Amino acid sequence: MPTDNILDELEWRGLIAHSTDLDALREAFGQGAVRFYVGFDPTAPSLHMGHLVQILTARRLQQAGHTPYALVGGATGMIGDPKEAGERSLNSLDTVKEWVQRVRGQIEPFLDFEGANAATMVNNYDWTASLSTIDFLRDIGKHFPVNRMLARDVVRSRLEAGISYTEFSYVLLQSMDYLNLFRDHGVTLQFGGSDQWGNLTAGVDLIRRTEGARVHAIATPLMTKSDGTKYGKTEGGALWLDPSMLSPYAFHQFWLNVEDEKVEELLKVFTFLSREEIEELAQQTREKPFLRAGQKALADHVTTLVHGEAETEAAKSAAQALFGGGDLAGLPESTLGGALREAGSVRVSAGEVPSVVDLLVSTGLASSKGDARRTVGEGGAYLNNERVTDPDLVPGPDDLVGGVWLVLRRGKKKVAGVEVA
RNA sequence: GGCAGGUUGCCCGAGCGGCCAAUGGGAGCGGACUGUAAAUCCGUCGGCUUAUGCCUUCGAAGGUUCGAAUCCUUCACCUGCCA
Repeated sequence: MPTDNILDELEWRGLIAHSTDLDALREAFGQGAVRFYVGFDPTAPSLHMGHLVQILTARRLQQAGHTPYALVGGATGMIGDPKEAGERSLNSLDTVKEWVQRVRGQIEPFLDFEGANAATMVNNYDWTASLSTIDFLRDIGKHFPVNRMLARDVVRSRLEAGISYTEFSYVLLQSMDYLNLFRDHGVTLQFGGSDQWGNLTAGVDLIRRTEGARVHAIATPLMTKSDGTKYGKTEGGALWLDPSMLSPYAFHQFWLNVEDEKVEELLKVFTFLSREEIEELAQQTREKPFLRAGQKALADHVTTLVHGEAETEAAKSAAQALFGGGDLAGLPESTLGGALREAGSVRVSAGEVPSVVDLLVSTGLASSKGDARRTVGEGGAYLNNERVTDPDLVPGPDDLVGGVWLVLRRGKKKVAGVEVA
């Protein structure tokens, strides 16, 4: 049963940055199940935080009774959506195919593939690969005035530095996807990130021109920090969803460290907590910010969504062990070892324990020996929660916590373990 | 096409023959203060066996010089002005 106010729900959650006619869409939602699609290009082996917004939005819509088509861009991934930074380098067909599989695997757990409004996975490679150039230029290309394409922001920003015909044509492919899904599956809504807005409206226009039909598009906002910079960066790079590219512990830590100001906004976008629960947490954050109830709820919910409950528990107990402020020696080996393995650890043999500086480098806490020495000089290096002052200090047997572990920390937040075996 | 100017470290931007690994600001990193928040203040900010030492860096390649980011030549790209 479609709930009649899913659009209001999306608006309340701050998920609508741009849209075509909202009233028309609200009406469509009210009349029954709407078939909608959202696309993901395989440009990396894993999706990241930005994609998660789309995945969760798709799930919200499905839960409200609408029917998802999740598109993986086996074709568009071969071409590359133009971005301001410059021309992309092309990936091989094999690489793209492999990434398609991985991306599919990351989307599937979030959608329901059974029941009345079962989700469908589609790949635009299926209807693009065999398309003839003549047909493409006549049936699709004819509807795209170049003067309009040139006026698009991304394209304009690239005219100076240069843009290949390949990337320039990207929008045609994405628009064709929408047209195909409209024709073959009755899809009437596409959404995507706000950086996709131009591509979304291009599809809407194409369908209007070729089919005379009015279809819908909405764009979700770009997540930014309060200083306006982009969200979703960790020391290691993007906030990947793949646990082999970003550990669940690091993922959990990211959300736990979110600014107070952004907690409410992120809870709305990234959790399925109810309006009441979110308002309650937002109020707690305002009144008792030091409890960080909002951050904790956010971290737990998102990590559970992406990595499951067991990983969330592991990340939480690791954080508790490492940041709980308790005596490290008092922790059971299983807790401490687990925590350090979550946080990242290296192994050295008992006879060859290197100096603190070398350990900082080999655990990745410092980027070079110079950086490591600097850190020690600044008082930012800790061994077993005690500040290290001598960069050449070599930990001895007495320093081993539980006989096995050295707990190395840089600054307040970055911890790594050294397993001495 | 002609004339003038520019290309510096993650980014912006000084330097204009030795005192330059290169002023300053931003980002980053660390410390203090806090709450694994924000703001603020302080420090730090190419690499190496930490060294009055070496290596790599000032668009690219050559050259002049005891010595160049700084001068000359060629090339590439960018920006103004004139056609």
